[in-house]
Amino acid sequence: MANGRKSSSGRKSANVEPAARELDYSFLPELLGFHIRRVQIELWRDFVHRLDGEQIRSGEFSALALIVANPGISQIELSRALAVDKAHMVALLDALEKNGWAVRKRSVEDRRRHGLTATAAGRRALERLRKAMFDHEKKFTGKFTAKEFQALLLLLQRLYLG
Amino acid sequence: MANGRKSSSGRKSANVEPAARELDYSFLPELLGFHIRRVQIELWRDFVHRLDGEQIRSGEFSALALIVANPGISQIELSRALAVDKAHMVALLDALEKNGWAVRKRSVEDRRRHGLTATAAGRRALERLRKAMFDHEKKFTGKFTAKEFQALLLLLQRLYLG
DNA sequence: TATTGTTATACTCTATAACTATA
DNA sequence: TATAGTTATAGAGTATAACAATA
Repeated sequence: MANGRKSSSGRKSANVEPAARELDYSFLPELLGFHIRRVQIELWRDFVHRLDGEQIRSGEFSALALIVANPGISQIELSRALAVDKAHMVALLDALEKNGWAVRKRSVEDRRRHGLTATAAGRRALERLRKAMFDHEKKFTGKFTAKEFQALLLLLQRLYLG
Repeated sequence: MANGRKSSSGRKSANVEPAARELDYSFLPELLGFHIRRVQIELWRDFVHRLDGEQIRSGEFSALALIVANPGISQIELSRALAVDKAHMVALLDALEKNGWAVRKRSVEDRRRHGLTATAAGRRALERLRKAMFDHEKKFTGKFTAKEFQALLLLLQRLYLG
């Protein structure tokens, strides 16, 4: 077991130091979802505090990065690349447009599609945010060697690819 | 890089097969948060579909497991163990009580505290849900050898412990 | 003064269904 | 018929602040 706590055995001590007592985590440490959730919470909290004041949410950051790297990408392509519903992209794009970081342009080949491109301000913002993001992640990735980190990413990828 | 796509180079092909075109993920695959989020989404979707109809949410499941393993645990201890705010535990406990799975009992030693205990129905529900949960996770953990899975859990733990 | 539980509010992320305009 | 984008609604998770009862 990853988290070696399995005591149980009818603990009945008076509640003298309740906050500090050793808890029995039962089978929770054997669940992948338990650990993923904990990591996600820590990442989320650090992200919020470090990027406080920035007009960006994590989903918008990913979208902006993909738009900059793939000029003309459509909303549906973006939603597939990020594995979210196309409905979710609408408000997300609204926010990026409101910040002046990206623009929708109706495609001339297929008038149903919006070709998305980043503005110069959007590219500048992404560069600034990219640095802040890696700085934020350093707090976590700094706990690993490069080799360990690569191993972790490959294991994680296997969980959602194929 | 974990996800070996880095093309760019002025793609300008007419939008013939837009949904299938190779995307440039830029630096996103180098971000831990990107992979954690993708895994979390996949786990979440499978959890929702497999446990559809069950009167349980993932947070309630974890709480119930801890209550069964630690009879008399208080809400504040529970919130610390699960790394969420104590305010969040109120509605969560309300739901468990409404299901008849757990009860709050005012502590006699410290009348501010609620000692939490599971009912017989709560213990039965947990046993049933535990099986469903491991069955759900099997879809993901089945991609690994036991050794790989242990390695993954240890790497994840390092991210939120200490 | 500090802690436990509570209430209230707000924001983020995701899901689903139905609609429009285009193909 | 199918697709791209939109609108609307809902549920789940988290954060924060303030309060009452109790220590």
